[in-house]
This record gives sequence, structure tokens and C-alpha cells, in this order.
Amino acid sequence: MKYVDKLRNSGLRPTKQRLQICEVLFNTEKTYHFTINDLALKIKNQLNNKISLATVYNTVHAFEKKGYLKQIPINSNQTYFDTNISDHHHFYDLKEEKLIDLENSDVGPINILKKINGKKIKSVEVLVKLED
Amino acid sequence: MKYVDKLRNSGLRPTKQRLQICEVLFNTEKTYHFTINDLALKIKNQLNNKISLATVYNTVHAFEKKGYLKQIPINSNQTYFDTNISDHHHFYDLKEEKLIDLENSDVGPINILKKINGKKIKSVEVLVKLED
DNA sequence: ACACTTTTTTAGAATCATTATAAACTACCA
DNA sequence: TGGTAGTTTATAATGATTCTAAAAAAGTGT
Ligand SMILES: [Mn+2]
Ligand SMILES: [Mn+2]
Ligand SMILES: [Zn+2]
Ligand SMILES: [Zn+2]
Repeated sequence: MKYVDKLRNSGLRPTKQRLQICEVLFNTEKTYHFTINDLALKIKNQLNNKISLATVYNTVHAFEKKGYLKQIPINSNQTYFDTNISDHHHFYDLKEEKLIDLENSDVGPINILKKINGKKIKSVEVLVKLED
Repeated sequence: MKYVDKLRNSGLRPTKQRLQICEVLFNTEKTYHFTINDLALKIKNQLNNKISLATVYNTVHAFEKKGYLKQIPINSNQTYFDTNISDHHHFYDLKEEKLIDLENSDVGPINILKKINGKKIKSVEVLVKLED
């Protein structure tokens, strides 16, 4: 099992549920932008066993804390997550309500000139909203 | 009353509640970044009459639709609004949970190189997360 | 394998921001 | 002033997320 070590190394027990969620989330080249609801549906369709919604929440949060997922700041009633944990930016298609990756090279360097005393920059994220 | 025309010109009747909310929101030079809860508290403290929570929601959404407020995309369980409707960016102080304006000149031009077929850019927003 | 501890899963309840409802109220216009 | 459309309000409903606590599973040592 390719995800057993990943989980063990993070101090997370490689349970059946976590391994299956790993398969759904990470067993592809493509970035997956999702809400908990998206993921729960995907699990229901891809797997023949059920994982409780509480476990989906628990697992996503555990993975986020370990740095295997990140949250994307967006105005929505649902929280969006991203399997692409590299520093990168996003298009947000307002009509489709879908995120699209923008590589750093698609945006160019962003230089923040203003400084706030005693604070340091943790991340710089660009959100480009798209309309038709 | 300085806000009567503003409201009339937008097709919004200048009710007592809306005028009072205008005072709280716009009667200052400073940008106000707020959640509905922030605003409801400010109203309770500044005014000696009560405005129902439903009206606060209704009014904020009406003002947003008319372009007098904008929403700031951020990961929070509450929606953040901004009285500064110009194109500008934000620091987000993770500890204080407060937004700080970044003028466009504090960030420099952002050039989005990637194009999506049939879509056009509606906005470009930068969120800079700050930690201690 | 067994006993024991710790972590995890789970169904269901609780929370809480937000939206919907519908009746009372108000602004506006003829 | 009367009529009408728009607005406010208390309250209920919704829905994403978190909490609870009991059952199940995983890890550890023997
Ligand atoms: Mn959110
Ligand atoms: Mn939000
Ligand atoms: Zn992404
Ligand atoms: Zn601002």
C-alpha cells in the first residue's frame, strides 16, 4: 500500500478509511479542488463501502494539518480544499463554481512592498475571478 | 441627509434603518472590514434603537449588489465585507483575524498570462496571510 | 494469540451563520 | 388620503460544520 508509510510518517494510523480517502484524493496526477460534499459524493461513487461524513471531515482536517491538503480562500458557503499544496494561484469560474490552477509562471512575481511591524508573510495567494 | 440621494439613486428607499446603517458604515474616512456580526454589534453600540438582524443582512446584501460594499474572499466561517470598493488587496492577520488594506501601489501590477477560452477576468485579488 | 491502551470511526445531536417566511409597517405616488 | 409596492421584523428553516460518546480498530507488550 503506497499510502501506509505516508500516514505512518505523519503519526496517523493507516486505517481502511484513510487509505481509501488517500486513493480518491491523491491517486491521480491531476489537482483536485473540492468541497467536503464533492469528496463525499466521489467516495460514494468510487467505493463500494460507506465512510461516514464525520470521518470525511476528520480525515480532511487531519490531512490539512499535516500539509497534504490546503484550503483555498474563496467566498462560498462551503470550504474549498486543494490537493495541490505548492504555492500557486487560482482562477475561480463564477458560473461553474470551479477552481482552476494558475502556476506561478502564469502570474509572475508578486512583490509586496508594504511591511507590517512584527508580522511576517506566510503566504501570498491570488484569486482571479472569471465571468463569461 | 447625505445618504438619501445615494439610496434613491440606487432604487433603494431611504428608510431610517438604511440611513443609520449608512452612517455606521460610510461616515468615516477609514475603510471598514467587517462581518455581519461585527456590524450588528457596532449598530447596537452606536445607535440607541434596535435594528433587526434580518435587516442588517438584507441591507448589507442590498448595498453589496449596488456596489457600495464588496465581499472579501477569505477562509472563515463568517463572510467578510469591505467598505473600500476600489480594486485593492489585503493582508490577513491570522492571529488577530483582521484584514488590512494593501493599495495597488503596495503590490505592483499583476499580469495574468494564462487565458481561459470564453471567459474574461472580472477581478484579481491578492490575499497575503500574516503570522507573527 | 491475548490483554491492554490509544486512536479512530460512527450515528446522531448540537451549533451557528445565513436565508426564508409571512405578517405588520412604511415610503411613495396618484 | 388611499392604494401599492417595498421594507422591516420576529421567528422558523436550512445547511455546513463541529461535537459527543459509545463501538470498533489499531498498536504494544507479553
Ligand atoms: Mn468558507
Ligand atoms: Mn465564507
Ligand atoms: Zn489549486
Ligand atoms: Zn479592503
